[in-house]
Amino acid sequence: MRKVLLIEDDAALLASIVQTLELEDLEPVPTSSFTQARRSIRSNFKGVILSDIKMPDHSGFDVLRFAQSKDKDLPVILLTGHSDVPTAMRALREGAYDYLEKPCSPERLVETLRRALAQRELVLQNRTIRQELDEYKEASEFDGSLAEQMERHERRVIENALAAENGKVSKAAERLGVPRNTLYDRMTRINIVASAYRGDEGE
Amino acid sequence: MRKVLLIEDDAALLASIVQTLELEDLEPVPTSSFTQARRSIRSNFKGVILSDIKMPDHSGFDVLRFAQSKDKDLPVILLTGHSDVPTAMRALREGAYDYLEKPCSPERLVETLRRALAQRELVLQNRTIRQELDEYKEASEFDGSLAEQMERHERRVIENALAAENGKVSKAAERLGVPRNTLYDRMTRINIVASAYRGDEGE
DNA sequence: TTACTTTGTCCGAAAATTCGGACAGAAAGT
DNA sequence: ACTTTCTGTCCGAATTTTCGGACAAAGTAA
Repeated sequence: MRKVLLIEDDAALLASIVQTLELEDLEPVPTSSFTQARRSIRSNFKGVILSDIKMPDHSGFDVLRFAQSKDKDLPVILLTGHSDVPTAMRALREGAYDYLEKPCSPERLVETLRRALAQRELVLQNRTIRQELDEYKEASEFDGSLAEQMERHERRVIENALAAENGKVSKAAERLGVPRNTLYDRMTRINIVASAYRGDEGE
Repeated sequence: MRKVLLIEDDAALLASIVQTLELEDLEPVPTSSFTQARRSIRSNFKGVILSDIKMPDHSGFDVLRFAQSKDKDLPVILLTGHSDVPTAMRALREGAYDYLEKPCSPERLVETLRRALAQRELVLQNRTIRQELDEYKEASEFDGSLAEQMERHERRVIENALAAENGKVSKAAERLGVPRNTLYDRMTRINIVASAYRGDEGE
């Protein structure tokens, strides 16, 4: 989680920022316009955006809006002109993560980016965990008759064992502490075919 | 997630900050010393800490260290003297979330606090979700023989139904689509007593 | 009290499951 | 080609599970 998508039309400044970030072990992704940056901005971008506000063809607010449309929780940090408080306030109101006044010390820049990156990391972690949790929840529904619930679970257990043994029924039976024949019986009963779990061992 | 634990020995400044925060719909918890604040600082504190650095009896760094010992991810924002860059840098190195130079605009103050609070909220959410996930994972281990795994699941399903019906076996049996006698059989077999699920209905 | 429901337990016949053994065919090893 | 191992399927006897019925005891409502 170290990527920083840079959008800055002033080539000299851009280069300087790139250098600063590299020295700080961050991963700058330099671009010189919104158009150019656009394709990098997507929902699960593993980093944050640092954009100048005043640029020839597009404004930093365009970047901000676009980023938010792709991912509500993608931090955008805007570079404002010196002591342009109203613009800075507006940026925050519109959802920017933070702003930096343009002649900006490398320290402040990096500090701010690190905070944004930490925030981003948390957001992405959060999403991942939530997703995983949903999967678990779905897998353990308490619906239907006892028989149905037991069958669902039996299927999962057997499939799990089968998968772990690459579809070898005998091995799976051993692992499950059950005679091979019994496992075949059960599999037939709930319609599991062992071959479906074979063949893609190291894949 | 709006609490801000304030630690500031200058009563006038403290009052001013309190007022600023209240106007911004935050919840200041004003204290005038580390000693006084100490008992509020605990692991799942639902907010962040804003502390002056230079105070008569304790330093802001003491607060920082103490907070980190209680909760590694509890944001601490330190108020430094004007343009005391070395101290500010040190604060960040030691794990402060951010710093503010002492004559500080209410806007900057609130912006910074909001970011810290957002961060805090994410951290706490993250913990909650992780915990929940662990519970689910634990509940669906794929260990042991088929019989053991099935029995574990059967126990969970039955207990679940029983709990849902406040320990009424007949109702639970109906819900599980199984004759009452059968359910009794199973319960006896895996040693479940219905009465354990009764009595604490609305509790 | 009386009438009605629910609980927990026991029976026993019917039904389902287990599991060793056997076998043909496929796959792998020598 | 020969041997060994594994798969998938079928038997059938032994075992386990199901489930309706019955019953005493406890609980509830009128």
